[in-house]
Formats: sequence, C-alpha cells, structure tokens
Amino acid sequence: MPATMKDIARLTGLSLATISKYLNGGHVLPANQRAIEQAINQLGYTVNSVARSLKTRRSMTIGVLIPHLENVFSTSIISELEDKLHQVGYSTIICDYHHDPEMEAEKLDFLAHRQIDGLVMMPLSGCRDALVKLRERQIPVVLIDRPVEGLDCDAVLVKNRKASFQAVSRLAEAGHERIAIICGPQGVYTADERLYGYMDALKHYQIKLDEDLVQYGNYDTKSGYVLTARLLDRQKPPTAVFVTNHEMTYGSVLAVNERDLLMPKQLSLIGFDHKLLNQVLRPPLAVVTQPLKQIGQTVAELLVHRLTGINRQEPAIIKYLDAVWHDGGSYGPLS
Amino acid sequence: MPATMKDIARLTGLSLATISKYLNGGHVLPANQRAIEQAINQLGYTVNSVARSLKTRRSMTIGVLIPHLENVFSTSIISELEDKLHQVGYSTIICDYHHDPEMEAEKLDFLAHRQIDGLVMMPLSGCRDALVKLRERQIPVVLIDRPVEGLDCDAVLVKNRKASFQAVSRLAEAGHERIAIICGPQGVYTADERLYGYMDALKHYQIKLDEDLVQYGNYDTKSGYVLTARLLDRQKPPTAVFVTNHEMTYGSVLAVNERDLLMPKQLSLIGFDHKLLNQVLRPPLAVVTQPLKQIGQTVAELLVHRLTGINRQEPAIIKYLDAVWHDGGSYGPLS
DNA sequence: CTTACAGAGCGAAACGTTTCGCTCTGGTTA
DNA sequence: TAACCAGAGCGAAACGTTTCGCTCTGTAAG
Repeated sequence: MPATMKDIARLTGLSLATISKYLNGGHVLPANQRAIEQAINQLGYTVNSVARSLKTRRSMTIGVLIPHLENVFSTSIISELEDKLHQVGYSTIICDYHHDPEMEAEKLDFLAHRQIDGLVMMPLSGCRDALVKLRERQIPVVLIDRPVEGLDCDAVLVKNRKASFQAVSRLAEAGHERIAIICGPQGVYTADERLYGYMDALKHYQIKLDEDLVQYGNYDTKSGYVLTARLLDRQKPPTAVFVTNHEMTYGSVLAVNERDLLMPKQLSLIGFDHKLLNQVLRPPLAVVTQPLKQIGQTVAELLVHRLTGINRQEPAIIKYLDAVWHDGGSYGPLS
Repeated sequence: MPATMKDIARLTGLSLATISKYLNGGHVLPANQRAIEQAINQLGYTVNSVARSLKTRRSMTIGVLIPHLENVFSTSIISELEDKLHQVGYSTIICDYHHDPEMEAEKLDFLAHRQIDGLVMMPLSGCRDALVKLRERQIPVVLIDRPVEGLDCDAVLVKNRKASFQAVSRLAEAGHERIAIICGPQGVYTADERLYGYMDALKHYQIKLDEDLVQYGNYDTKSGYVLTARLLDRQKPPTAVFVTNHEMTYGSVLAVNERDLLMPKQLSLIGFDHKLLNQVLRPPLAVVTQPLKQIGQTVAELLVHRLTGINRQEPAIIKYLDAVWHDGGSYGPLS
C-alpha cells in the first residue's frame, strides 16, 4: 500500500497538521523540514490527490469536450490547452463526442459528475440546460468556436464572417462571378457566419447571389466530396468554389482530383483550415485558417483567470480572433 | 452548495447506508426506492465521485501519455480508447509530452501523483524506473508502439519489420536497386525494426546494402524534407525512397514536389502512415499504415481486462498487429 | 520581573461516500 | 406456537488529507 501522511507522522513524531503545513508551503522549523523530507524519501510518499480534492473541494481537473478528436482543429487547441493547464497543476480530461448530439449530452453529464473545476467545450447543439447547471455551481465554462444562446459564459470565437468575406473577395477580385460555397449545416453558428461572409463579399463586389451555388454540407469529408462533385458535374459549373471547413476542403480536393481538373486554370478553389493541403498540393491550395494555437492559449488564459481569481462573478468575456490567410496558386483569373 | 447524500437522508428519513446501497445497485424496498429517487430529483443530487474514489481507492481515471497530440497516430488511438474507457465508466486524462524526454518524465510523474487506476503510454525514452514504480503499485500499464526494456507490462505493437519488408519488396519487385530509406533515430525500437525490415528485403532480393542510402531522421517533418532533399540532390540519387513515418513522409513529399519530380516516372516513393497523401495526391502515394483503430481497441481491451479482472498478476501480454498496405501510383518500374 | 505577542505545533473535526457487522422484522417451516 | 433464516436497514468507522482554534514557548518591551 502507498505510504500515507500518517506513516510520515509516525516516522517523524510530528503531527499530520505540521506535515501538511510543510507540504503546502507553511513555515516549519528546519530540523522538522529535514525529518519530513527524509521520511518522504524513505517511504516514497506522495500526496493522495483524491483525499486532498475531497477536503479542498477542488479536483484540479478540467473537462474538455470536443466533437472529434481526429480533427486538427481540436487537437492543436487541446495540445496547447493541456500544456497551459498542466503548468498550473490541472489535469485535462478529454471527451470526444464524435459529432453526435446524444453523445455530447452523455459525456457532458459524465464530466459534470466528475467534480471538474472547469469545462472547455466546443458545443454542437442543445446542451444549454446542462451548461446552465454547471454555471449555477460556479464552474467556469469556456466555449470554443460557437456560443450557446442564453448561456452567460466565456467564449473564444473566430471572426468567421470576416474570414469568409476575405476568401471570397479573392475570388471576386480574380474576376469570378460564379462563385460557389460549400457551407456547413444551417443553424450552426460557424456555418451561418461563413455563409454571411460569402454573401457580404458577393454584395460588396456586386455579384448576384445564385442560390444554386450555395450548398449545405455536414462539415464532413463526404459532404465536401459529394457537393463539390455535384457542383462540378453541372452543365454550367461554377468557376470558383470556396469550401468552409477542414474536412469538406479535403473532400472537395478529392472530387477535383478525381476529375483531373487543373487549378487555377479550370477551377479556382479556396479551402478552410486545411493547412497541409496548402503545403503539399501543386499548386498549393489557398486556405484561410483559424489560429489554433492562439485559440488554445486564449482559452487557457480565460479559464486560468476564472480558476485562480477571487471574484468568479465577473461578466462573461467573448474573445474574437482573426483567421489567417495562406495564399496559394489554387485560384486565379478566369481562363 | 451541491446536495450531498446527507441531504437525501434528511429528506427521506433513511440512512446513508441505505441510500448508498440503492445507488450502488443493492436491494432496497420499492417505497424507499421511490423516496430516494424523488429526493434526488428534488435536490439535483449527484454522487461526489471524489469522495467515492477516496473510500473505494479507485479514481476511475486512466492516464494517457503521448508524444504529440497533433499526430494522427495518437489521436486515432486515443479517440477509440477514450470511447471504450467511457463505456466502462473511466475518464481519460490526456498528457502530451511533445517528444521531449524531460516533459515525458514530468508528466508521467504528474500522472503518477493523480491516483490513476491505469496508464496508457507511448514511451519515448528512459522512464523505466517510474513505470516500474507504477507496476509495483499494481497499476496496469499498457505501452503502445514500443516496449520498454526491463519492464514487465502489457504492450500493443505493430509488426514494423514486416511492414517495412513488404513496402521495400514492392520497390524491389518493380526493379529498383537503388532504394533509399529514411529511418527514425537509431536506438528507437520502431525505427530499428523498420530498418531491419528494409535490410531483410534487400537481402531477400539480393540487393546490396548501400549505407549512403540509409538516412536517419528524427521522425519529424523537417528531417523527412531535409533527408529526401539530400538524397535527391546527389549526383547519383536513389531511384526509390521508402520513408518510415507519417511526419517524415509529409516532409519527403514536400521535397519531391519542390523539385517537380514526377512519381513514379522519375522517382518511386512509398510512405508510412500518411493515409491522407494516399488519397489526395495524384498519383496516390503508396503508404503502409498502422491499424490505428485496432490499436486503440486492443489497448482498451487489455486495460479493461486488467482493471476489471480479479487476478491482476497475470503475465504481461504483448500483442503484435499487422500493418495495412494502401496501394498507390507513386512507385513503379524503373524508367 | 511581568506582560504581551508571534511563531510553531498539535488535536480534533471535517470533507462525502462506502462498507462492515449488528439488529430487527416478517415469513416459512417443523 | 416456536424456531430459524433471509431480507432490510442502520450506526459507526474508515478512506487520507486540510484547516481551525487552541496551547505552549521564547523573546522583546515596558
């Protein structure tokens, strides 16, 4: 059995209170310090963090609930976040809900039962009630990517509308008037914002909106592939396509490759978040990416601020971060 | 403050023992069941898992220590593992050590202090002593990818030697005699195995080993790029290259693309693990991949077996899984 | 010399749940 | 009717740490 503080007490003749005081930075006489340290080394004692958590009412654990762990968007953020949390002594419980609303609710419930000190979440759908309950318990919540209506908590969001506007502007400036967009699902905050940015750009460049060029996918590879194929196989295909997330960008490239279409001569394509395709394809795919490391850092800062602050009742903070443009040769003038 | 079992006891007039018995599946009279359930609903009671962990000496938490969260190899496995653990009530603490041996040791120590019930780890280097201590505490450990010398614990490994043999055999069968390999660091189990498989194939096809065609990288994108460039820029470059991990494969493709070399006419290239390049590039890059989902499942099975088994002293189990071949047009006959 | 105060250590209780062993009750069997 | 047994509930203690309030001691100041 692992040594407990009682074993240290027996070996040193000191009280539990003194040993605890020493371990937690209190002042203890030098001779007692040495005796405690020697006993710790001798017995290989480590604090039982569970017992500590029970008494202090802090588990030193943060729950992180994400829609898909294999998504680069998720992993870059979590990697950054886990480091930052570790630096201040927190452990990170990971839960992947695989884009499934029921699993989202199930794993949120699971985390809520775990005495987490805080929650980081990329929400998908209607978990507002469960989140409100967490907030009632003064558990800090930081949302990533999309806010939850009616929930007063911190969030780190990307300026998706602006990013989309800028990407589509590139296509418009290259002379394209038949610019298609492959959106995410209607009603999803990020998808809506990216669509609005597209519309903003069309309006700005006085290009008439053609509803047939607006396709709604599920933010997965397959819908990127299928919708791109559908657009390209039309009698009157678009001359340019803007794809609005990482997975659909990949699917789109698959469909383009399958038809051996040359970019930018035969089709202009701009993707989202898929930085690898910006670097591997010839010509490089132009992509607009979310600043993943910065998101992770910002989330960590917000959360740590809440966890370590005296007054946890400050108003919610919403941070908007700019996307990053990675130019490439996948779009150009009409030919 | 969240309701405790004492609040339920007050409301129902029942003892803590009865309530606990009910919550943990024991038999309680129907009238008492109803009273307890009603009180739980009324007060929004949830079990304090920290208190439960202290008493039961089980945290229901598994530590997962990996070298790089942004690596697809890691995320696929963890995604699978997290699901399986969740299904049996365990939470998954993630720790990313960024290929840094000191951080590996630090985060292993961090996890060891966390009363984890088990550990899953992709080891990098000399953490044997810390792992031995965990094993002494009867904490199940499952290693992924590489064993640790002198450590008696479960492991899930891929037949890297065989995978390498098979990939290089393809190049040999296509007639190549100047086949280069970009290995990982010497002394790293997987790197050594993949090199041995290369050597086995050369021997099998009676191709003389040319040490200049054996390059040692650091299993990162940069070394894949640099070493491929070095090989290709020689006066007498290899006609074929086998790159032995995901990141170096990507780096290699970057170097090939930069020189506008055509595959397979000017160079035959086979990669490792980078399934995306198998699907996106034209022609598709031939790759041999590790069966990530299967690894995750196997790890979870081993661990759950240890966690739920009566006799935790069974001999260590080492599972070897076959790699998967994804054919592509990136290699072919000499031209 | 006496008083006051600060430093140091300690005992006891608490955190919220689980579990063991005891007691009681009701039903069944002889 | 009496004895036995199983089911049900309960009280108390335990898990390992933290923290509060009390006591003691030594030093400095009046």
